[in-house]
Amino acid sequence: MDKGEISQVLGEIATLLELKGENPFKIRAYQSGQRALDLLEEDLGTLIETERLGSIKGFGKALTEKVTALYRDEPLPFYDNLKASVGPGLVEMLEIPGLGAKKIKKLHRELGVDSIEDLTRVCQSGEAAQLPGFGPKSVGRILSGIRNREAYSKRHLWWAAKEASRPIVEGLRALPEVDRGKVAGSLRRLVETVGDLDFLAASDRPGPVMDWFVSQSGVKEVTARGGSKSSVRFEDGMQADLRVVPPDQFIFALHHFTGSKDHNVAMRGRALSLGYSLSEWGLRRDDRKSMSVAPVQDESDLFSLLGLPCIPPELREGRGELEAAESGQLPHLVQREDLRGAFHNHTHASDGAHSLEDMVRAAQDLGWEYLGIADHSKASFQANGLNEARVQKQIEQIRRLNASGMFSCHVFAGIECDILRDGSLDLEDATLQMLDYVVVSVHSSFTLSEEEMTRRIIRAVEHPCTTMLGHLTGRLLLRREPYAVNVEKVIDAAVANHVIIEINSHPQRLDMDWRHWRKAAAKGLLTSVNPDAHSVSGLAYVAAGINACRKGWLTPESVFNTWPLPRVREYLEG
DNA sequence: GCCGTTTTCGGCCCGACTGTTTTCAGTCG
Repeated sequence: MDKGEISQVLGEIATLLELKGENPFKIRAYQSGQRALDLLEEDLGTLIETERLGSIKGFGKALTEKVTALYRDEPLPFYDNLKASVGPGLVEMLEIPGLGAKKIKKLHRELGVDSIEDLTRVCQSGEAAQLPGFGPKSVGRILSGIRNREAYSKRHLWWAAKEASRPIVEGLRALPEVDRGKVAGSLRRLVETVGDLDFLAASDRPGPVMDWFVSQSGVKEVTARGGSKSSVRFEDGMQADLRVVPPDQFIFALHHFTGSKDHNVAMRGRALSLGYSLSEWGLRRDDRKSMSVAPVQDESDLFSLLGLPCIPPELREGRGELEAAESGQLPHLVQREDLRGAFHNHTHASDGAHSLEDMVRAAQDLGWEYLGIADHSKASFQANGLNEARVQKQIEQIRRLNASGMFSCHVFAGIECDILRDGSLDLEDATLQMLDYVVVSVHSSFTLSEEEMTRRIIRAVEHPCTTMLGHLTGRLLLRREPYAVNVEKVIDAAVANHVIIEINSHPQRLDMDWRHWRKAAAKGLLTSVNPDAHSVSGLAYVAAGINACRKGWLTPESVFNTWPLPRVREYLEG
């Protein structure tokens, strides 16, 4: 097994022990072993060969033996027995918000619940509500958790879908029978979550292409295998379709299967008004005699036949993009290369994995001019948040680093300050004033009413030290719904107080949602594409944030961290 | 299960919130 697989096994062991009601500290030992393994700088194989794994913090006798056995693919009865003694249904139930190991254990012991189906049944029959510790509210919460889970399980994060699609696209393009290969659908439109993966290939010989597709590694089931379309389901539950079309139809099919539906409706309407008929097969005159009016090489040819400039896939949502294209008002969308830095990044001072220097080096390697450090504040105790004294120490450390000239990348000293329940901030004003900038975020009391939550956040936005608002709605895509908050009112308050609203670029957040940005930017609202990086690799999440910007029609001018250093400095000092 | 030691056991990250209770257990961050 490689390091990544072993890390997963350690995490799985921790979960299984939890469900067995084991000593919580033993569980934590496996979790910290997993973390230590992930952060290992030296090669795992070398450490095992030279018998030095046990000297690394987090690996005692037991974990060293188990990791070694896994690495050498030797049997590990402890793990096998553990898996056998806890049903997979119980592990699944942990995904339901409000259900932890203890409640699951109780349901299993008292009512024999072994699966989500059982759970639904005992919740609906009223049996669950009879158990001590369970009442009507918790049962209602469990049932709504199950419903969400069903809806969620059909979709995947864009980030994961992109990773899964890459080898398939590359493989398709490498086939001798294939002229062109591309992803289509919501993945191509850069939507934050994706249902099925849609692939499209141009070829005159679809047979071998289909054969190759359905025999991909990881394919669990072939749900369709036809002459022009095949569908498969992968082991992880992701579904993928491949369509193979003749080369001269490729662009029309690509446009059609990229969608969205609303965009396609608008495009077909426009074609009709110009005397054409547009479909996935081609563009033809209304007299139905000629198929393609002109050969098209790429999508811009297609748009140009309809008298339009090329509309990028991410704007094709039927939200006024045709009108904008027609009047020459398509935005000059911000790109990944426009970024010159990022704010809202964590170090190991709070719950990040890497040191200040590591983070700055990584930012510099990305070619960035500046990096903002915003560790948690003290109310986020579980994240080892900083109190006033530790903030001051970190500011001094950052000032020294800047003065040392060790890096060309400038470091801004910031904080991710908790917004307390009443909307006040978690640190003394005197401390906040010493910082270069302040990100304010909600990390607690998610269940306030919309009115209270809106008032709370607006109070924080109005604080004179606030520079940016972090993850506005607290949503975790496919996992947790946003908390109730009036987004319009917060946007207006942010504009009035010259506060930036971040696009938290963690692939599971992408918050504030892109659907609000076009209007918000028109009101003068600025954003910052913030990776919320908890390690050096987390800086890469800005790519997902840029997707959200582009879907929100944003130009570089509206994105604070595309600004050059002197201008950023001036803004933060002003 | 790990760690550290005033060295082989005792402590390990804690507090808020919720829903269930009637003084607290479980979950979450």
